[in-house]
Amino acid sequence: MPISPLFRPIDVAPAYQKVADAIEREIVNGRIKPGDPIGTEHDLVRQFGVNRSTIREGIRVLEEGGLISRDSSRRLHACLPRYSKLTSRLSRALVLHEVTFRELYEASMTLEVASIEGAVEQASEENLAELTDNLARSEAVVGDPAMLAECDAEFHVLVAKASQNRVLQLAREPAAQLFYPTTEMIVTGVAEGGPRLVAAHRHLIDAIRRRDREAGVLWTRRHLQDWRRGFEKIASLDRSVEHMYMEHAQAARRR
Amino acid sequence: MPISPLFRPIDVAPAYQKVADAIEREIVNGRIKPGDPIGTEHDLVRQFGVNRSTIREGIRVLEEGGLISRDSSRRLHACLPRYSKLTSRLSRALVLHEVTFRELYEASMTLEVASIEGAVEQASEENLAELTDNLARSEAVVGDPAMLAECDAEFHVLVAKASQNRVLQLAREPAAQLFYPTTEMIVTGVAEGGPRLVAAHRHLIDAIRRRDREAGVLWTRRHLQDWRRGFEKIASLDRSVEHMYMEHAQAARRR
DNA sequence: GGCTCTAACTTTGTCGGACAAAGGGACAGC
DNA sequence: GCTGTCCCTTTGTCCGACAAAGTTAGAGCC
Repeated sequence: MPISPLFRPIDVAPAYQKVADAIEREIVNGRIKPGDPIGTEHDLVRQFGVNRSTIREGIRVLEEGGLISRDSSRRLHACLPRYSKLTSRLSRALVLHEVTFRELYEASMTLEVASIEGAVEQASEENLAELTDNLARSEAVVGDPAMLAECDAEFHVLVAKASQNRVLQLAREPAAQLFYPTTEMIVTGVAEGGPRLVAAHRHLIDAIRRRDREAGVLWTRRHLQDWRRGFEKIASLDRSVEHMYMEHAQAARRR
Repeated sequence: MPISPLFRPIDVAPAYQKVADAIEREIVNGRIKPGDPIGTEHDLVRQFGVNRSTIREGIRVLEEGGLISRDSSRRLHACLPRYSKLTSRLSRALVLHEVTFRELYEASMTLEVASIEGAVEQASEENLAELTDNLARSEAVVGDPAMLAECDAEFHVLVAKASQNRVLQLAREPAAQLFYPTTEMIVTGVAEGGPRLVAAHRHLIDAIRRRDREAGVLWTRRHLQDWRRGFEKIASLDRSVEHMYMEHAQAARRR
């Protein structure tokens, strides 16, 4: 016969973790709003009654989670976690789990098609202006694989943004970040690559402007299939995402 | 006229950040493999030539990022970042950005349909066994909204797992984690809710077993539309995800 | 020999204090 | 009004210390 539950399990966690949890709670509960100052380390020492080293460890945890950050003068304040910072963690995890390019490709096919569908339906004039601006810049650097790959990555971020669906924006990020380095390789290796990429973007913008869902989906598929064909000239889709690609993501995260 | 770039920007970062970066690099480069011991704090003090407090701050950063963790005896070792830990951070971000349930619903429609399509194509016997087991447990707790909601969340994780696509598994997690608490509310509020949910699961397993893609997609759509109808009896789809839901995700993360 | 129990030893979590460098603010001087 | 200087605060880092928990090694017992 089980004994009656007289006691609750007691919460035994290191002090720095409790500090981090306490501050996190205040932020997610909304009592501390993004932008609000957290106070100096010394303030926190007084409030929590623990040593400054302990406070600092707690702060590192929150900082890494993107919940708080330090402004130009290194003062602490709460902030809205930036997707790109968090999703780069996920990209890193995908690399370490050695996912294959096939998984990346298939998931992206779904996510990018959903993005364009949302964009066709929801894009504002401002979204279109951003996309058009991106297209112009892409055309200017069509001969420079590195720059073009960067433009391509930005283009798809803008399409997702135009869908006005932030969940979707976030969901596609981890995979997209791993695509980016390969795009450069492909554009370098395939002569037709650059112009075809830019042409696809042009058709996509056109589809969004005309609210033509079919065309949007069609050109997104083609665009991704182009990537796939280019990639398969270099390597097998069943190869796992290489460690070296992480360096790109790592550099991007620091920005 | 711009001056010629004689100097590279110098890398000025706090020591604890450099420590974290150095260890991270070794892990993502594969020189330290998941499971490998990192050494004691004292070892790191010797290797990096900085104070233990500094080392500890660096360790916190990596620990929070899921790259290293402490085993039962609190010794440090590299590890494969667990998706659930990372995605709960994304869920938190979505809450703070006040995304709406409509965004959640529309993104999930895409992601869950993609999951079932993958599952229909790729599911192994083991995946089916897990799903069947989950169904049995769901039927046993159909009267208990909290338990049933938990089973429902697990069911969809298992479907995504059956797709054998880890990118997709990861992409759907943040949205799924925010769904979970609402499922409980809906099952509580709608009399038919529990049985309909279990019935949908049964049809989905059946579709996977028969490799019937159409049926899988159809029942996934219905299942989500059920959720939507139930939700709209309680609140508007355009309401933002409430702060209170975070408490579930927070509790889940600690597990 | 294999087992248990105990006594060092190690490691972590926390503490207190310390100091240099950088930033912010007030204040005088132009 | 702008600039330069001095002072105070804050952060990043260091040092040394100690209790608690875990590890290891060895003594003692079967």
